[in-house]
Amino acid sequence: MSSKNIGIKDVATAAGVSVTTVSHVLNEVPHARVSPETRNKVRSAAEQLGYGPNRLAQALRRQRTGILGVVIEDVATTPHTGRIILGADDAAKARGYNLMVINTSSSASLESREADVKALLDRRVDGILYAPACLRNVELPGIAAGVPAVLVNGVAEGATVPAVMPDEASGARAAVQALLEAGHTRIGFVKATGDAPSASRRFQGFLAALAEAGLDGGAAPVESGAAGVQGGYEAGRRILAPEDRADLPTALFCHNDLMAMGAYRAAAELGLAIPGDLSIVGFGDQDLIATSLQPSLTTVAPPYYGMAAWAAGQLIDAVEGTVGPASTAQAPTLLDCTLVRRDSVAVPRP
Amino acid sequence: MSSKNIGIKDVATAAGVSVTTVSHVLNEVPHARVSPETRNKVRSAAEQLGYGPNRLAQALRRQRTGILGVVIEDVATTPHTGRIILGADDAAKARGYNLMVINTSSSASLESREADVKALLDRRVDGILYAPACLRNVELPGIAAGVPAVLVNGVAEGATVPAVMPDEASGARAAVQALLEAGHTRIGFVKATGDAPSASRRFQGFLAALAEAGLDGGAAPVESGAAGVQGGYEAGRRILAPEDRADLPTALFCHNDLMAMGAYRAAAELGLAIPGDLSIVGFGDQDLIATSLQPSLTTVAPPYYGMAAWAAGQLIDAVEGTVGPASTAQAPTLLDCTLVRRDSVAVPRP
DNA sequence: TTGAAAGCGCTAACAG
DNA sequence: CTGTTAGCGCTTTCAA
Repeated sequence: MSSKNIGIKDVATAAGVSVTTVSHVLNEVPHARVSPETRNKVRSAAEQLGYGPNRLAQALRRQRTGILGVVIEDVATTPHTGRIILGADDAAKARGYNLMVINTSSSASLESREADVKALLDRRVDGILYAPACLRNVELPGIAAGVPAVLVNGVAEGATVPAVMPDEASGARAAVQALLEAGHTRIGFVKATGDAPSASRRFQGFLAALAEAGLDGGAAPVESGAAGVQGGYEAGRRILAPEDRADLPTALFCHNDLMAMGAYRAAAELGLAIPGDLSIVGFGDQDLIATSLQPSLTTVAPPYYGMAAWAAGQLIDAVEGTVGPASTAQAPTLLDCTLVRRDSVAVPRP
Repeated sequence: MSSKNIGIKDVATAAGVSVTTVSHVLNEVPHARVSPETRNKVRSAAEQLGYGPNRLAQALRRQRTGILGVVIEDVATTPHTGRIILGADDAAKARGYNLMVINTSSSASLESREADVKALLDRRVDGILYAPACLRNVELPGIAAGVPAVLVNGVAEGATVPAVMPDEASGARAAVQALLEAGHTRIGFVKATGDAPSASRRFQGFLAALAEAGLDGGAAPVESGAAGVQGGYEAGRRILAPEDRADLPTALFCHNDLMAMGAYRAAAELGLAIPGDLSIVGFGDQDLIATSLQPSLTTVAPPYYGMAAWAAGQLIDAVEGTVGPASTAQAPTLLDCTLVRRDSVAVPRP
């Protein structure tokens, strides 16, 4: 149906006007004064011919492609790439842009990642959205070449590029607050070992929420494990089977959904029903996991969609000059996580 | 580092030759006879200036963009999009192509999906890879406009477009064979309700494998449930708690990983250890699920990566005229599934 | 063996 | 109010 061979020229002759006029009306050029009749003639001619602009030629002429490059590390193994692409695509589409997506390997050499970026640059993308595999400090391939770039879910080494990240501390706080609101006062934390920033940010949020409620965070049961199902199971067992059963927490906040899954198993083995005997909140909103668990898991959802949409918006603003270099904020922008309430939280047993 | 403002012209003056010559050597034009010295001059000049071709201008001139359009239905909620993008990207990159990815909604009107395709067509993509949300009969938006298209993991209504699909029957057969090899003879099937083609194809594979082994498929315990965790649980309970305990199967093949997850729970409740008392094989290889279960789940992996790579290759072949319209095969191409062996299968108790 | 020149389809001065 | 024209950066006849 669309375009194929008819160009602006064909529309022009069909409408009996010049190409200029066609270009003017089709692009709604501000200062071009064209009579309404002519406008209609052009419009209907274009319609009838099924004209679609050749975005390639447009881009060449305007020095702007309307394409955003999206570099995704390990696209196949990162569970949230879909949400990032969707967020970026929605934001892009809304402003007439499209996405050129390219995979890159987080483990590959910097040169190889540089080549991936170069491919995008040769295509003259208007901006680049870089999505690291995990929230970490990225050694960013030289995006020098004058196109704006934004980092989604990570920070750049040396903060050379604006970045968006989830506000994990506030997300963790929201999770704990939900537990507090349900009436829990003895809340345990299943922590991830290692010094990943995420681990401590979520823990800080946990402590902050407790402190705000006038509870002693220092007394809360906290155990660590590897950031997976097994680690969650082990940490969960340690918390749930203490020397003194009276100390048993009535709720657990887990570093991530996988660890929450492990905690479920620990609880099951110890004869604790969820949420009857024990409420659990996770972090990450890996839907497959969260909705498959029984009961389904209440968890904190990082704003992948929102971060990507924000990033795409920033890029477009920068391209279109809507905003100056002020956007090159030094500190990463933090976006709120949202608590997804499912069935793993209930009021504690009296 | 890359390109920016230097064009072929700059390289030409720097090398003291004409643009024609530069174009000839940089593109390694077959019939162009250029002296080796000139070649070197050009090459080094290009290198020094950090020249990169403007793919836009190239495309306009050559009438070929080197871009493959990838339309993905519900990109955010389809667990395998990552693998599809990776497969297509690897295949594309290998031949100098890139991917323009656009999300579309499987539930939206045909017009809205048509608009998404049109955006790609306006960009003059060389081919379109369409990936439906699930393996179903797709009402494909008119891709008439002369660009080749391939359907990945679905079939087109009226078979207007070549398609690739997983060979589910053979995948199911491989799963059951693994169970047979381990020594199982009483194998149950956890089926998905509904008349989805997948459900019956996997069931057919199950029966075929049994028949090949000389076993009576008709006598095998088969129960159905909704294609999720709960359905798997319910069907699992029915199979595992029969009137006559002697009939208990020693292994279960499940329609998908989610149902397998439900079967795990059913087994646990009935005091059956996996894989000691009961072996289980799933289908789908949703890594988050399969690797998170305890024990990790042996499952059949559909060739998402391979299908996308195959599709991209087909498109490029078609574009480059390597292949005639012969590729417009009527029957969908079937690609083998692979069995991913993990820890949920063992030899049966004697 | 190399170069001049004509476009690919479109936009944006600049004239009328 | 509308039309002429010169490119955007590159490829590709055709001539030298």
